[in-house]
Formats: sequence, C-alpha cells, structure tokens
Amino acid sequence: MEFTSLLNTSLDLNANPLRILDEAPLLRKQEVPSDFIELGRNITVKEERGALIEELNRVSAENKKLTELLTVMCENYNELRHRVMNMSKNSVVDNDASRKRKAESSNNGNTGGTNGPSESSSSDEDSCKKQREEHIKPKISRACVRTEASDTSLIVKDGYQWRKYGQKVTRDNPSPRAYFKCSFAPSCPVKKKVQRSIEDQSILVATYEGEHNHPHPSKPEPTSGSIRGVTLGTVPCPTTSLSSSAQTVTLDLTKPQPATESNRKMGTPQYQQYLVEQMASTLTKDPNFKSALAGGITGQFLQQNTRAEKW
DNA sequence: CGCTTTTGACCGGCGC
DNA sequence: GCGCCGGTCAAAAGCG
Repeated sequence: MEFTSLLNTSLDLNANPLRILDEAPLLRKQEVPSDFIELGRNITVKEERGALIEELNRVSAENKKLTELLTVMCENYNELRHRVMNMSKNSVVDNDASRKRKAESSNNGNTGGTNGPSESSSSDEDSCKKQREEHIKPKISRACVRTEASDTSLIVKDGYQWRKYGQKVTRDNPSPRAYFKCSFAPSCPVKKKVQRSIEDQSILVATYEGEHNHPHPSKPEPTSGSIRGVTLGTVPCPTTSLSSSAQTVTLDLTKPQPATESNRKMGTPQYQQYLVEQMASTLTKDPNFKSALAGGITGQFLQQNTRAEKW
C-alpha cells in the first residue's frame, strides 16, 4: 500500500484518558508557577485555577461523550456481529435450499421420460458451470458514504475517474441508481453502481465490480465537499452476506470484543475505562482497521475490500 | 470541439 | 411464450 506509507494512520487515541485526566491537574500545577514567574504575567493564581477547572470540566465532558460514543459503537458492533453470523448461517441454508429447489425443478422437468444417469450428470454439469461462472465473476465490493441529505447527486469521490453511462429507478428502492464506468483507463473493466440507501437517504451505497488494472490516478479529493464522513470518509460495508437493507456501520471492527458479557456492568467507570482502553487498543493495533482507514482516505479501500472479500 | 451527462430505447436473464 | 426488471447502449444536450 503505497498510500499507507505516505499517511500517518495512527489514530493517536488516548488509551488511558481517565488516568491522564487525573494526572493533568498535577502536571499543570507544576507548570503554572514556573510560567507565572518566568513570564511575569499579571494573572492571579485564582484565575488560573478557575481556568484549569473549567478546562478540566470541558475535557471530562468530552471524555464522557467519547465514552458514551464508544459504548454505543460497541453495542452496534455486537448487534451487527450477531446479525452477520445469523445471516451467514441463513445464507448457507438458503443457498442449499435454492440449489435444492433448482434441482427439484429441473428434475420435475425431466420426469417426463429421462432416466436417472443422464439426470445426475446434467445437474453435475450445471453445478460445474455455475462454479466456473462464479470464478469468472468480477469481484464485488460495497462502500457506504454519508452525504448531505439535501445533496441529490450520486457522486462518490473515491479518487478514481468515473463516467456515468446510465441511471435507472429500481423496484426495491425509489431513489435512482446510477451506473458508472472507470474512465481513467479505457481498458479498465471496473464498474460502479451508486444508489441511496433505502433506510437512510443520506447514505450512498456504492457497489464496485471488478478490479482496476491501473494505478490509482490521484489522491482522493477531500471528503469535505458533498461527502461528510464522521471519522471515515468512506465506510466499508459488510458486503457478501448483507443485503442493501443491512445496517450501515461506521467502523469495521473485525475482532471480537469481550463486551457482550460485561454489558451488564455497563455504566460503571471501571467498565467504561476498560471499554475505552479495549476499543482504542483494538482500533490502533488492528491492521484491518488501519488499512481500512487508510484505504478509505486514499480511495484504496476498494482494492482492500475486494482482496479481503471472498469471490 | 471534445468530453460528460442525460434519458429513452433496447437487450437478455429469469420467473411464472 | 410472455412480461418484468436490471443493465447497457447511444443519440442528443450541456458544459468548459
């Protein structure tokens, strides 16, 4: 990843905010008098103390907010994890069921007179064909991008050059779906479909098909324009097993968290501190997260997604 | 003038 | 075989 080397992706998260908060006044107390004497400022100790207390309150409030945010994220993660696990189970069942259904229908068609052997061989051929086709299938990945709700354009700035070649209103979603081709290289086979999420109109769901056969043309445009990512400009969605109605997540946490069991203790300062530490260390240590973040910023997330994704 | 976007028409797959 | 639907094409319009 050439871009990860250019960008410092370290989040520099404060892994131990509560302790530092406790230490902060002590540090400041040591610093204040020396500054005070050296610069000879006309500030009374009272004023300085008041300012420090105010600052401390502000930081505490900020910390509280962040802790709450992390708690919510953790809850969402667990919920999503359960959903994905259930869905993957269901999809396996569904695949088997649909295969059975197809086999049954083809068998029913053959009940007229064909015998067993030819029947089974044809179904085997079909399955082989299917497998071959699936291998040929271009890699598909999906990304969700939060935009202004009022922004009606279906433009996802991921750093690549796209040419729109069609737009359709699909049955499952009232908002139009736009079709794009990569126009940076004429031979590039990558296509992109962009459609607003049916659940949240402010979220654009971009589906990428294929892999770019050329280097990334440029640094991605800043996400400050029409796209307003909170932390990540683009958010990798769970792709394979989740439908378009799947819940959009803002973080792709791939490692299991021990929070499910300790949810009962949620709210205690110890738990919150533990949560903060765990989340921060998970985020900063997890190479998947780092790469996803870097990819999201640089537009490389597409390639990462497709590589990580099963065909 | 060349590139991009728009949009109606067309095509192919799939289910009934 | 027919109709529906998603995906693509291509001509016209727009834009810098």
